[in-house]
Amino acid sequence: MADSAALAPIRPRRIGADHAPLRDKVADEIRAAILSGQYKPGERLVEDRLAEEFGVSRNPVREAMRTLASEGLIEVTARRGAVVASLSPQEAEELLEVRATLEGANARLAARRHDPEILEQLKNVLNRGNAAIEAGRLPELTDLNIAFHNHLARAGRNRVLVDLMKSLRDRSGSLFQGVGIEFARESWAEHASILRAVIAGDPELASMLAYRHVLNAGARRPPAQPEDLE
Amino acid sequence: MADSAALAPIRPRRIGADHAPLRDKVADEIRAAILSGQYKPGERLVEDRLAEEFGVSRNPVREAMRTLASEGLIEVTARRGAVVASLSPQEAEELLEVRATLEGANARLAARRHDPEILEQLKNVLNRGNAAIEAGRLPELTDLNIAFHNHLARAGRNRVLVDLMKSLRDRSGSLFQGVGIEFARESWAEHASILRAVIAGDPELASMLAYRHVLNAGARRPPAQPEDLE
DNA sequence: ATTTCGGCTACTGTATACAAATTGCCACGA
DNA sequence: TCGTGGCAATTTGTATACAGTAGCCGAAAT
Repeated sequence: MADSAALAPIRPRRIGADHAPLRDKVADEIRAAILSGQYKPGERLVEDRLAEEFGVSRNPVREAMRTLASEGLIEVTARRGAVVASLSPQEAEELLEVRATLEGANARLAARRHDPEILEQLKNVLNRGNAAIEAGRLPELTDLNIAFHNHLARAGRNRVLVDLMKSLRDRSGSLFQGVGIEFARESWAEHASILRAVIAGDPELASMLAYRHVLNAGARRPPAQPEDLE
Repeated sequence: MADSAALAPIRPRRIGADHAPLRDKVADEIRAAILSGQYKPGERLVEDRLAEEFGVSRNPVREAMRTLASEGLIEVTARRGAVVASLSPQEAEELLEVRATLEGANARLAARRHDPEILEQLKNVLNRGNAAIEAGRLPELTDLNIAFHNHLARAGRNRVLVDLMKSLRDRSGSLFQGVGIEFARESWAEHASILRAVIAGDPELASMLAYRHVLNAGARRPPAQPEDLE
C-alpha cells in the first residue's frame, strides 16, 4: 500500500475530497428532482421546506440555489424566492437552436479527432440501444440515450463544450418527457447515422446530422407548439 | 402620486427591485475585479477578507462565489477555498473554439433576422470605432468593442445565445489584455466585414467571418502559446 | 357589496457563532 | 540534514438567530 502510494504520486487526489459539501449534495438532489419532473415548472422552492426535507440548514440550500440558478434550472427573484424554471415556446426554440449548434460543433470535432477507443464504446452503446428497441425494452433507452450523448461529447475532446452541452441538455430535458416509442426509434436511427459519419471521418456530415438530430427531436415532441420553425 | 400609479400600471416594476441583494453586488464587484485584472489568475479569494473588504458578512460572499464558480471565473475546491480561474493553453483553445462557434451561429441568425434598427446602431458603433482609430484614441475601442459585440448579439435575437456568449467572452477576456494597436485595427476591420455580411443578408458569410474573427483574435494574442492551431 | 387599511404570516436577506478541516510551523529525534 | 510528529492558526463548512419585505386576509368604512 505504501508502495502503491509511492509509485503512483501522479494523481494527488485529496483524500478529503471524497465527502462533498452539503451544498453540492443538495444541488444534486434538487437538480435530479427537477429533471425527473418531481418538482414541476413554476413550482416554488422554499428554502425552509427544502432545508428540512434534506435535514440541513438553510445555508447549503441557498448556495445550491445560486448554482442551479446559474444553470438556468430555477428562476430567482429578489425577495420573492425561487421557482422551477419553465420554458416558453420561444425559449425552447432558442435553447434547441443553441444546443443543435453545439452538438453539431462537437460532432465535427469528434469526426476530426476520431478516437478509436471512444468510437468503440459508442458502437457498443449503439448496439445495446438497437437490441433494446428490438426487444421492446424502451425504458432502457433513456439511460442509453444519455450514455450515447455523453460518449459523443467526450469524443469531441472539448471540456467547455462538454459542460455546456450537458447544461443545455438538462435545461431542455423537460421538453422530451413522456415521448413515445416511435420517437425513440427515429431518434436512435439518427444516432446510428451520426456515429457512421464520425467513424467515416466526415466532419461536415457528422456536424449536420447532429445539428438536425437536436432540431428533429424538438420537432417531434408531443405537446402543441404554437410556432413552427419553418 | 396616486394618479401616476393608476395611470401607469403598464410597467409593474417592483419598487423593491431596485436594491439588489448583497450577493449580487458582491458578485458584480468580484467579477469586475477579475475581468479588470485586479484579481489575478491563481490568486486566492478568502471569504473573510472579501467580506471585510465589502463590509458584509460571509454569507453574501459565499453565495456570490457559487455564481462566479458556475460562470467559470473562479475555481472552487472543497474545503480549500476559491482561486481566480486560470486558463491553460488547452482550455484557452477550447474556449475560443466554442466562442467562435457561438458567435458564428449568432451572426448567421443576425443576418437572417436583419433587424434594421439594430443594424443602424451597429453601423453607428462601427463608425465611432473607425473614427477612434483614425484619431488614435485607442482606449475607447475597448468599450466600443464590447458595444459592437453586444449589439450584434441582440441582433441574433436569441437570449440563450446572448447569455452564453457573454459568459464565454468574460472567461476568455483575460487572453486579450494589453493587446496592441495593430490588433485593434485588424480586429475592427473584421467587425466591418461581419456587419457588411449581416446587412447584405448573407448568413453563411456572416457566420464564417464571425467564427474566424474569434479565432483570429485568439491567434493574435501576444503571449507565447505552446500550440498553434494551424 | 366594494374598497381600503391594518396587521399578521410566511418567507427571504443578512449577520453571527460554532464545528471541522487544512496548512504551516517548530521542535524533536534519527 | 532530513524526516516526523504534533500543535496552532487560518479558513471553510454548517447552523442558528434576527431583521426586513411581500403577500394575504379580515375588519371597518363608505
